[in-house]
Amino acid sequence: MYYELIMPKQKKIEKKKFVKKPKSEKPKAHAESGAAERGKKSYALLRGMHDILPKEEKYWKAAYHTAENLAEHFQFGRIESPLLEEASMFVRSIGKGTDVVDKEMYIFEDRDGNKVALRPEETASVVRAYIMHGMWNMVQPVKMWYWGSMFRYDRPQAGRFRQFNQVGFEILGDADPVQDAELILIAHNFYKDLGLPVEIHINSIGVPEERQKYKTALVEYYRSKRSYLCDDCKQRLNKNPLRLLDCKQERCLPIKEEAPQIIAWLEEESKNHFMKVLEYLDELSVPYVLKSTLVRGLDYYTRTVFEVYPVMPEGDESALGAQSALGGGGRYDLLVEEMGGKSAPAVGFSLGVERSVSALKQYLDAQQIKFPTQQVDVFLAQLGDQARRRALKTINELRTSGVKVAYNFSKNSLKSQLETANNLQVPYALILGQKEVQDGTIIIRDMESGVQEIVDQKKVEHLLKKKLSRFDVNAK
RNA sequence: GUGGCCUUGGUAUAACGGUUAUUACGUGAGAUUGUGGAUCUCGCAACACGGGUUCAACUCCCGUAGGCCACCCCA
Repeated sequence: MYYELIMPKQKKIEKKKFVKKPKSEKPKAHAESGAAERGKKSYALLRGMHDILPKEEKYWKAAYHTAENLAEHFQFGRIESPLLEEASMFVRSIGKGTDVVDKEMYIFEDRDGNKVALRPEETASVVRAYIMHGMWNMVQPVKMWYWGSMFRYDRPQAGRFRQFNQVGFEILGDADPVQDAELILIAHNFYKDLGLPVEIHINSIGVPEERQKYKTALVEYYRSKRSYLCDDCKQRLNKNPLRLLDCKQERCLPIKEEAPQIIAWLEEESKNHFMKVLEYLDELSVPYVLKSTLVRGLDYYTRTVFEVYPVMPEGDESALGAQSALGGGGRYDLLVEEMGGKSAPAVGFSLGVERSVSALKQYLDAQQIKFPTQQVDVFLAQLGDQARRRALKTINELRTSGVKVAYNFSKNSLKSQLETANNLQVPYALILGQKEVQDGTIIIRDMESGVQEIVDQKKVEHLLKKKLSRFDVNAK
């Protein structure tokens, strides 16, 4: 009998004999089914990598179009920079000692032994391009936007990947606070247009001299409370004092509240700049929240810094968990010079696309709003060989005239084809069978009412468009 | 980089140290071979990988990989 083969003893012997025991040893009804049985390795993704599947497309498309649209309205030109650049460029721009550089960069040697890195962010590249292509000779400011993948060798978590996408806007060559405000407006509009309510957190971290003085004061203050601090904060006190401000430990909270605020250390000029930014935002009715504890992780920021957070409905925790910031940015007046260019002020921001999409989905779910799906205009069902040949032609003709046609040539019965049409929720179906091919006609079926009419194939295109346009108007 | 939880068809799940691993969604075929949304029938499809304990492991133990969560940090 068959199962005798798997009697214990037998199995044990086989196991010892073959170190790599084939899985199919267990008699299975369909031994040829899984990848392992087929003797092929199946692959898993590298840690922190993810596919963005077709079902996500509508959100991604919407996000991209929204950004593109804003870029057009505010006259930003799209820049696409390489994914791979000299590693030292990022070290210089983002700063040694920052986590992004010290522990999160994908850095390796290419075949010539050059140290290269996958970009962890794109601002550095934009600045590099600005310098390299002599853009200071253009009319200032130069406004650029980008959309693309960034890489950080970080421990993955909800809302955090090793390869992720950012959309960013940068304005180079203008120090006016109105530019800061314009950018914040764009960030705000991006979410407004997408349909996700957000909150802008804003602060000013001054220029390096001011920041240095503030740091000293902050350290002095925290030193006096050292024994009450959490372990992390004790570390931060020496390593990165500004980060003391975003400690979430309960024991540090009261200390944090009493801590000196950076605003008080700003000189006249920085203070004015900040006030102006806020005034413009008021003028533009962009709501914002002042956060005296907001500092950012990259070294190059000066003065204005801001972050964007989703506003979820009451009682709904953000699905992004602790990674709730959708994006952020700020002014970086010294970076161009730091990177070897002629000194030029600049301001910019970047938003996480994955985080934005996931927050948007969560928000829509909570509000029970359905995101519009890509609509197909009509489904073409065919019956028989001749009809199928004719159908291909018809599909192409309709496509040329701008009608979106769905079809399924791998299904032959009219029944299952109409079923597919139904699932796609198309308003109309075209039916093309042997008889119709012969007569030079085609059936138009109204999927809602089930009413059908037989029309001349030559008139289909015109008739269909007429029906569809009426449908469009009705929908609005 | 540190710590905790986790891994069963494409998705969501059930169960058990021992015959053929449950169910739903999905998907395919069909229920008078030219008409969808309902119902029914029959298919498809999984124990992450490797090692150990055991007569016997999907189940217990260890390792690896991956996921999730928190910290760190950030988009």
